[in-house]
Amino acid sequence: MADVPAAAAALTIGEAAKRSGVSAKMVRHYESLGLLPAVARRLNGYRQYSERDIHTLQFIKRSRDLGFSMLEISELVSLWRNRRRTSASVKRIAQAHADGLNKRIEAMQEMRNTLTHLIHCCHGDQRPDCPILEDLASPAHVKSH
Amino acid sequence: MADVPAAAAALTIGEAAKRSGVSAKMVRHYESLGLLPAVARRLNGYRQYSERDIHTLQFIKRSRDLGFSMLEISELVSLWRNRRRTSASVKRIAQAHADGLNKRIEAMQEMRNTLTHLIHCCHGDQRPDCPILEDLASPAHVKSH
DNA sequence: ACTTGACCTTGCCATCATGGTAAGGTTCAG
DNA sequence: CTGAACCTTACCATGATGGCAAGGTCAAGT
Repeated sequence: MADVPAAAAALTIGEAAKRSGVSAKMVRHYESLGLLPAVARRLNGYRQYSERDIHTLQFIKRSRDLGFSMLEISELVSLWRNRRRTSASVKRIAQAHADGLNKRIEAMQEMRNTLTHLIHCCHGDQRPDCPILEDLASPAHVKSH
Repeated sequence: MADVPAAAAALTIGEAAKRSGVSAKMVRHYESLGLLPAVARRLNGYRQYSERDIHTLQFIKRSRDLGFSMLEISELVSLWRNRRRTSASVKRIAQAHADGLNKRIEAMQEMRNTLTHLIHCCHGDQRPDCPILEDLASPAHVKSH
């Protein structure tokens, strides 16, 4: 009963930032968004972070790395904390995000394909003639309506 | 000599918006960025747009649709107007943008692939157990450094 | 004890392209 | 003369992040 290692750590925001991979600035921002409930303070006003807080920050970091928005992450954190959650509700959020990613990927691929084609057509030399500019300047793209 | 159709049009900003597919709001914004040189005004202060202005707006619209940033578009418009441009300089901008798109696409595909895998592993039922949350909460993702 | 550097605090501004809103002037049709 | 549909400018919001400024605190070295 002498050692309770994980409980009394009390890290500063800088240490919390290093341990979670989130910048100190963003740690404060996430707090203002209500993602970190009730941040403890020392007498001097410094924030102090428990292992549980660090874990939450790592959760947020991982979620951001997967492209979730702060709103989605807010919901995911709530579900994570809620023992009566359903995996269906988590899956729904993830699926919606994946769908959004797919749409954005497809839109960007279409841009890239068009660009690749135009780039391929362009000599890229000292002359001014340029199929890329011709495409951009072509009135053919204006929606008729 | 009676008809000179393309020269004397003098469109309002609303008409210019319709003809170019750019919102009136953005037309003003592009002007403030210096993309539309010297916008003529009527006596009452209304902006008036020539066919040349419309063409520029269509050029900008097409460039935006291909994902170019306003900074890039600013350069592209300059090159477009410059008879002494080289196609190489245009190609360079387009290639840099395409490269950027590719990086972003790859990053998003990686997110999507991870998500797709996790979603596939999740039952999506009434129980709380969820591989998606387990992944997000896993400390395995924290860069050891 | 004092200085120095590294940390912490809050608050404001900037990004990027776009939309919204407000408050007011103009034009045109009924 | 009135109302709708336009135009004007100016300000605020988005979303996630970075930067800077001005000030308080702490710990280590002199």
